[in-house]
Order: sequence, then structure tokens, then C-alpha cells
Amino acid sequence: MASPNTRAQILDAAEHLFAERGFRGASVRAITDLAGANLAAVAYHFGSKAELLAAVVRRVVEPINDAQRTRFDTLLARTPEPTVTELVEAFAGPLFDGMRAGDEGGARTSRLIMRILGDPAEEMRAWTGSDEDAVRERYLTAFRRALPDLSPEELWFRMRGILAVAAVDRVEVYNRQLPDCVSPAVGDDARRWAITFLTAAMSAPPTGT
Amino acid sequence: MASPNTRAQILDAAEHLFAERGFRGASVRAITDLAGANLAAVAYHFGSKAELLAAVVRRVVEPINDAQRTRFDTLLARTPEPTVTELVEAFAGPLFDGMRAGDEGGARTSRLIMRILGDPAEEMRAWTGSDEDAVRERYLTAFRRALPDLSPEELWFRMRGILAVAAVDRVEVYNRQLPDCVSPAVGDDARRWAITFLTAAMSAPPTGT
DNA sequence: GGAAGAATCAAACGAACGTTTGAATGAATC
DNA sequence: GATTCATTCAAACGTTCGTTTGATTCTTCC
Repeated sequence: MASPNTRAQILDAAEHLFAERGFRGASVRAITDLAGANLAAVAYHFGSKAELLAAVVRRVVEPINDAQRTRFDTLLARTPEPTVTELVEAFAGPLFDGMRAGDEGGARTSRLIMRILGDPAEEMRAWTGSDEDAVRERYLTAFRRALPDLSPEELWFRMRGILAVAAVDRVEVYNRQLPDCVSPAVGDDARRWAITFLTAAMSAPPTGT
Repeated sequence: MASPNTRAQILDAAEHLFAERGFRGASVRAITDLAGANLAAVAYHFGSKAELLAAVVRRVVEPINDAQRTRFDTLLARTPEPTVTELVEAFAGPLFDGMRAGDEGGARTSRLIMRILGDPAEEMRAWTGSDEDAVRERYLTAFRRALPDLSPEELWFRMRGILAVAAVDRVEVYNRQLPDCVSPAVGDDARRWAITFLTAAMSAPPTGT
């Protein structure tokens, strides 16, 4: 029984297990087992475990980056001076769109993004290209125009805050039961709450000296 | 040459390496080497690698939790109805106080907290006690009183946002150079920026239907 | 149907892993 | 000085790791 696309199944399994257990915690054997493939398939299709990780991360990051760029373009095509709300929506929105079905409500992608952000390991940092830098800088200058009173350092801090909220978004923070509030965020709720949360945060007046 | 306190040196080294490489990425050998101790010292002093992790996490989390509780008590001793700003300051402040000298500006503790929050592994979740739950719930009800219009679900989302910003706070999010803004946040800047950021975020009106 | 290339497979490689062991060392008590 | 207990040590345990190998299957095209 030959699978139609071993490569894609390995990518899926690796995305799952890298998010769940981290790069070093997810063994090649566990990945190929979950994918229903042979152990040697990773070396054959990707070269090494590190290159597999890079492929997984690229597959997650690229659509997000593309969406951020196109939404930035359509935004500036409409108005030369976008508001903070519009910029937050365009920048943060794609971070939530990437969380699709079969993703345990986005927790898996959230976890993967979190690992990407937090892991200083070489393998986790080998994926970025100049595209990510370019998009990020365009938003940065647009935000600076919309928030002229903010120092560059504080603005930078706030942009990282956006990524932080998106990353932790749907991860179970505590292992205990939720106090008495009900099910975790479903569907678009988390996304809309995040936009509200982040728009208010980005719009805050500069921190006084 | 007998070290005065092998146990503490192992805890320091483990905190460093667990933050830097994760639980599975930090080997017992690397930890004992960094601590200048023998390989078997971990088993002798802590029983196992997992119990060492629990001890490390406890040492980081407990002071934060204690500070959150005492600041909550002094706050309510002064006024029965604290403002959102006061609550954010009391809850988020201790998350930044834990980042001391020799911590690379807090990046190490940040990373460790991030791993604790994001890692679903059994070993990472074995530390929490009822103390953390109790403090968290007290803040939750206080926030609910200060923000009566917010649904419990959205309030819960926002409280996780506080943890998110604190966790990602000083982690280098991008691996490239900062665009043109200068050094990363130093000293109390990040803490004050975070309070500003989070107070505005928490005070945002409820997300419309 | 047979040659050719891509893909998959079982098996093995050395290295690194967490843990255990039993002897060697240190300091304190009698 | 001998005894005792806590601590440190080098060495080895079996397991799992990422990767490599060489043969085997599947697919494609002539």
C-alpha cells in the first residue's frame, strides 16, 4: 500500500509533534510512525530532522506573512494614514486565520508559534527570510505614523505584545479547571477578543517618564 | 574540592538550561557539567530529571505567586473596590520582578515561563498547587467586579493575555536586527511599558456581538 | 515486458540519553 | 583513631536518538 503523498503526511505529523513536544522532544521515529511512513523517509524527503522542521515552520509562517502583506497593501490603497485599529486588524488577524480545523481549536498552531518565538535554538531560527523582515518594518513605520508620540522602543515592545497574545492565545495556560467560566474560546471569539484587547493596548498613551 | 552547595548550583544550571533548551533538550550531563557537579548528583539530590524540573519551576513560580497574593491583600486592605490599573499592577508586576540580575535582562526567566505556559508535557505540569489556583481566582473575581460588563469568557481571555505579554516580554522574537530602534528594554522600562499596555488592554470595552 | 528512476523498506550504525551501582571521600561524633 | 553518615565520584547499565546503508518495491516510459 503506497501512500499518495508521504511527504505531506510527514509534514502534518511533524507539525503536530513539534508543536506538542518541541523539536528535540519529537523523535523522527514518532513522526514517521504517526505519518504511517518509514523511518528513513524523513532523510529521503527532507534531508534531516532540522530541515524537516524548517519546512514545517515555513508552511505555517508563509501564509501568515503573505496575508499580512496583502492586507497591508489593500489597507494603504484605501487610505494613506491607517488607524491603529485597522493596522492591528491587518497585522494580528492573519495570526489567527492560520488556525484551521483539525487543529484542536488552534492550540496546536498556537503552541508551534510559541515554540518558534521562544526557542533560541539554531534549528528554530533557520527559517526566517527577508520577507518577514520587510512586512514587519512596513507595519512598524505605519504604526509609528499612527502613534507619533510613542518612542520606537515602546512601539517595538507593543508589537511584540501582539505576537505574544497571538501565540499564547489558545494554549491552556493553567492545567487546572477553568474557575467557573465555560468552554475555551471557540471559532472567531478569540480572534475578535484579541483584536479588541490589542487595539486598546496599542492605542494606549505613551508611558510617562 | 567540595563545593559548599552542589544542590543550589545544580538548580541554577538547570534553570538556565531548561529555559534555553527546554526540558528534553537540556541533558542531565549538560546541567551537571555547567554546575561543576558529578553526573549522579542530580539523582542523588533530586531523585530524577523530572523532579529537578519541578524544583526549578517551583523556585521561579513561588515568589511570583507569593508577591501576587500579598499585593492583592494590601490592595484590598486599602479599598474594597480596586481599579483595573491597580489590579493589573498587582497581578502583572510580580511577573517582572522575578527577573533578576544574571538573567540576561530577564530573557532567561521569560523563556522559562514561556516554556511552562506552552508545554503540555506531563513533567511541565507537575508543579502547580492549590495556591496558584486560589490567587488566580481572587484576582479573577476582583477583575470581574471592576469590569462588570465583560463576559467571564472574555475576561479569562484577557487574563491569559497578561501572562502572554509577561512571558514573551523579553524574548527576542525575531532573530534579525531590530529595525532601527535601539537596545532591547532594560531595567524597569519593560515593566512600565507592560503595565501601560496591559492596563489599556484590560480596560477595553467588551467586544461587541 | 523490460530497463530506469523514484520511493519505500528492514536493519544496523555510533552517539547521547537518564539512571543505577558500588567504591572513594569528606566531615562529624564517640 | 575508629565509626558513621552524607556526599561525590568513575564506570557501566539498557534505551533511544538521528542518520546511513543496500536491497526491494512501485511507477513510468520505451
